This record gives sequence, C-alpha cells and structure tokens, in this order.
Amino acid sequence: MPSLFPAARIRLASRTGRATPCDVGRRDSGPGDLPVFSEQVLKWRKGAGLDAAERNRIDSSVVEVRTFGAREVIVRAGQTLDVSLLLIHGLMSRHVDDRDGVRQMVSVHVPGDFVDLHAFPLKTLDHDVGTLTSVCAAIVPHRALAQIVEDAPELARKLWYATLLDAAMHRKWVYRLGRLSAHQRLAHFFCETNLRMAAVNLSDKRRFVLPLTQADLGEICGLTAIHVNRVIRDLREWSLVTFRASVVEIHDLPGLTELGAFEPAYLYFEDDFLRGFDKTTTADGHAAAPDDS
Amino acid sequence: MPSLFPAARIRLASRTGRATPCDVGRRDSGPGDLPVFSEQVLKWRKGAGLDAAERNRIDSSVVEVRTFGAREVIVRAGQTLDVSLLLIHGLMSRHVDDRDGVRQMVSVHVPGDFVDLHAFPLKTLDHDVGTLTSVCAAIVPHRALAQIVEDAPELARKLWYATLLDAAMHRKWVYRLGRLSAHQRLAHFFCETNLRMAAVNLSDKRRFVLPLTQADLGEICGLTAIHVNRVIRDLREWSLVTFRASVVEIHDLPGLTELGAFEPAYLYFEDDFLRGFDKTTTADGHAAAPDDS
DNA sequence: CGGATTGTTGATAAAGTTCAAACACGGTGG
DNA sequence: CCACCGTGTTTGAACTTTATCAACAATCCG
Repeated sequence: MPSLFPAARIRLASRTGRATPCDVGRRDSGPGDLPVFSEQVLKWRKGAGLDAAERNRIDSSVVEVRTFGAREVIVRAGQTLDVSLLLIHGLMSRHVDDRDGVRQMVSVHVPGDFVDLHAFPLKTLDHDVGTLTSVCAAIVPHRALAQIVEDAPELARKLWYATLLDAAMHRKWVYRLGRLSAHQRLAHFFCETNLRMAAVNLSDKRRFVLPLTQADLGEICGLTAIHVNRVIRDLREWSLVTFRASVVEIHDLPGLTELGAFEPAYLYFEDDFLRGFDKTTTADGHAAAPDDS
Repeated sequence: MPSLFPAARIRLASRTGRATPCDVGRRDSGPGDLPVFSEQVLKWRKGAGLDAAERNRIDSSVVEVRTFGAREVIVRAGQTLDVSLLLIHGLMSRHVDDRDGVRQMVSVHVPGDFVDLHAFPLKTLDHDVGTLTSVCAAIVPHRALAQIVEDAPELARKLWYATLLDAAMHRKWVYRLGRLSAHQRLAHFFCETNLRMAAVNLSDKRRFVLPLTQADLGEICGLTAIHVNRVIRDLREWSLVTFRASVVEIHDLPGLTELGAFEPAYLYFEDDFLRGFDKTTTADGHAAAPDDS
C-alpha cells in the first residue's frame, strides 16, 4: 500500500490511545527556519493562493502545536474561544449535537483546513468540533488573527474566503441531504472527499484512506448505519467504489460522479487541479495519476 | 390585519407584476441626510451590533437601490460579481440547482441580510440567488467593501461575521435535513423564520407573512409539495401552527419549538431579544408581545 | 484468548414519493 | 356577468425507500 497515509506522519491511534507527536515540516530557507504549517492551506483554491509572505505570516502566528487522540471532542458548542486550529495531520469533524445523542456531521476536515476559524469572528461556536483520527494541529490565537485583519487586508480576505469555502460545502451538504437518494449521497460524499484529499496529496485520485466507520458515514449522509451498509454493498457490486478497512477505492470515477450528480465547482479548485479528474480515469485502468508527491 | 407587512413599504406583486419602487427610510439627523439602508443589518446579533459610524460607512457604500420582481433569478451560479446585495424589503432565496430543474433552497433571506456578501471574498458564487417576493435591495460594490477591509478592520470583522451567520444557518439546515422528520423540519423552519422575522419587526412573535407556496416549503425542507401539504395539515390539526394565504400563525410556540427540537443558539441573537420567545407565550393566549415596531 | 466494536443479513414497519384526479381561487377576456 | 385558465391546494391509492428490531459474523485490540 503506497504512501497514502504515511505512518511516519500520522499513526491511527486506537480509540483510547495517545496521539503520536507529529513532526512538522520545516522549510530549508526562510527567515529563522520557521516550522511550516501553512503548506496545504488553501492549496489549489481559485483566487486564494497564498504567497510566501502570507504563509510566513501564518506560520509565525502559530503559538503551539498540539496532538489529540482519536474520537475526542475538542471544542463544545457555546464555549468561548480565543484560538483556532489549523489541521496538520489527521481528520477532524464538526457536528451538530442533539440532546438524545443523535449527531449530524456538518463537515469533515482534512489537513490544511482551518477547522474552527469561524470562531474568530463569531467568538463562540454553534456546534462541536472533534477528532476522527489522532490529530496534529497548530494553534493560532485570535489575537494574531486580529493583527492580520488589522494590517494584512489581502490575507484577511483569504482567511475569510477559507471560511466561506466551508459555507459552500455546507450548502452542498444541504443539497445532498435534501435532494439525493442514499446511494447518491454516498457517491457524492466519496467524490467530494476524494478531491479534497487529492488536493493535499492524500489521495492518488482513485484511492485514499478514510478512517470512518459505516456509522460515521451515516452521520454524514443522514442515514442509519445499517442502510449505509447495504448502500455500500450496492456501490461495490456496481463496481463503482469499494470501502473496506478504511480505504476508499474508486473503480469508476465517471460513474460515481454521474451517480452522485457531483459537480465540483463549489469547491473552488483551480481548473489545473481538476483536470486530472475528468472522464479520463475510467475503471480499474490505473490511468495517469501524475504529480502525487 | 395589523402592520405585518405594511403595504406602503412593500406590495406583493403578482407573478408577472412589476416591483413597486421602494421608499427607503431616511435618518433625520446625520451627515448629509444619507438614506438609511443599514438599519436592520446584524440587528440583535450578539457581539456584532453596528455603531453609528459603521452604519454610516455602509450607507455611504451603497451606489444604487434596485427593485426586482417576484420569482426572478438575480444571480446565477458561476457568474463573476463585483457587487453584493443588501436586502431592504421583500424576501430572497438562494438555491442549489440540479440539471433536471430540481432545486434545493439553501437559505431564505429577510430584510437586513447581506444576501450575497459571500461573493465579495469568493468573487463568484456556487449557487443561484433569486427573489421570492418583489424586492428592494441596495447595491454595494466590492470596491467599497475592499476599502472597508482596508481601513475599518472592526467593521470588516462584522461583515465577516454576517457571512458566518449564514454558514451557521446552513449547518442547522444540514442537521434539519439529516436528522429531523418531515413534521419536525417544518416546525423547525417555522421557528427559525419566526425569530428572524421578529428580529426585523416582520413578526409579532406569533404571526408573520411568509409568501411561499407549499412547493417552496418542499424545496426548503427536502420534501415533495404533496407531503408538505399533509404535514401542514397535521400541524394545523395539532394546534401548533397554521399556514394559510401566506400567513404563518403560531398557536403553540413551546409546542412547535419542542417538536422541531429548535434551539436558537445558532442564530446568535442577544439574550434580550430571545427572552420574548420562551415558555411564556402559549396557545392563542395573545401573551405579552412588546416592542413591536 | 476474550471482549468490544464494527460489519452483515433478514423480516417488518414506517415514512415519504409518485401518479392521478379533483378542487379552490384569483385573474382575464368575452 | 360568466366562462375559462393557470397556479396552488387537497385527497386517495399504490409503491419505494429507508428505518427499526433482532440476530449473528467478523475483526480488532489488548
């Protein structure tokens, strides 16, 4: 299994396990050899790429790098926050919690996402934030963000943009839940996640590690775990995609895209990046999968 | 029928009718007697109230006031935008459009909402924006917003906040579609809308004009119009709420709130404002409904 | 090896959709 | 004034999708 999720960078901790400290990349050149956190931030996003100065500004805003175990709740709804998390390794989620323990996930975050940047303008969140895997995240104090807003308006606009990217994804999730069938919802989610993972080199465009249970997929797609199970079986039997042992393997990307009515415009990826995902990659043909780290 | 939707301010045009020009309020005092557009913006929102200078800044950013007929599409997905709309009178909506003409509404906008402020950082939208009623809106060019970001960081933060309020509502809509039954979805939507309308004096906390068809409610709640019809009948028979002739009348707010599992924290309203909506107002009791216009 | 979590299957029930048809209502034009 | 038309609402019946309940198998982890 090639470097989809290099063990050296993140190890999937057991439910109760302790997160492994994560080794943060370093830039060889640069002022003072600052650790690099911003590498994946807004990567490939149309009209929001960060220049060297902006990355530096973000990197130097980080006051701490923290690790968390898998399946921890990091932020509870209502809590007042004065820092935000920039996800470096692992997966996180945000969910709306019902009193009866019924949860609905509202987003899944991949490395490079500013998970709860929303908390900066809002001061308090309306939902919970948690880890899915063990996680390594950079802590950015809101003071530093306020300073950025104060004297780097263009970077501020890009941070704003990052939060609106989340909003755009939320909208598509509303659409997914409101208009698509169970099969389509799963297909759509796999397509979306494939793209987002690929953007940060965690998918080779057909295959990626997705450490979720079928129950998690149910919380994402508004379905019961049991129904998810049957739907996944169908998708497998239809030779569209398999999901087994936390690995998603897309056998027929055009077919999956078609079924899920997936149109990636809402992710605001640059056309260059999207070009690798069109009708070229069919069936198991191991089609061209370039520029993968 | 008391001043829920004063005819002098907005007249519900027929499907094909022409929008009536809207008379914009004027402030008696103030520099140069500027027309007031910002009056309802972020009204009652926790930690984001606008001071006089900030309102002025917004008012003076408006270059034009435009009216639109009912049921028009104002902005199409993908279109590059250099202005945003501040809704003054009427209702607007945003929706994700499927190729087969199947639509899913992702938000409904009331006066005071910066409908497509998202377009400022994003430059182009991922969804359509349209009118529900005939509408009067102030046009704010992105140049002016950029200037605000440049030299009024605190106001910029509040505009950012306004877009994140939308995101918070999106999340709740995801929850609504993913976790609630048809009856609960409608109940939740009516509760949400009641609050938002009340915040801008378009609901007296129990009753408001909502010029939507049952098909519209279906597009909002991810249901067929037929099912909406049956659900509405149930809600009426259960003495929770009636929806007839575009008027929503809530007979049992606590009951409706309970059924819809409605918790308004995600709307970020000030506690003072929310206080009028708790368990006090029961049944048809015409309970205390103060400070209404 | 043993216990807990996760995945799988079947039977049954509930919720929501689809299709078809009728009804109400406000225009519009004769 | 009335007939007519279109939009929106209401009802019924058959059907599909998804949930629920109840086991049981497989897997993972300690």
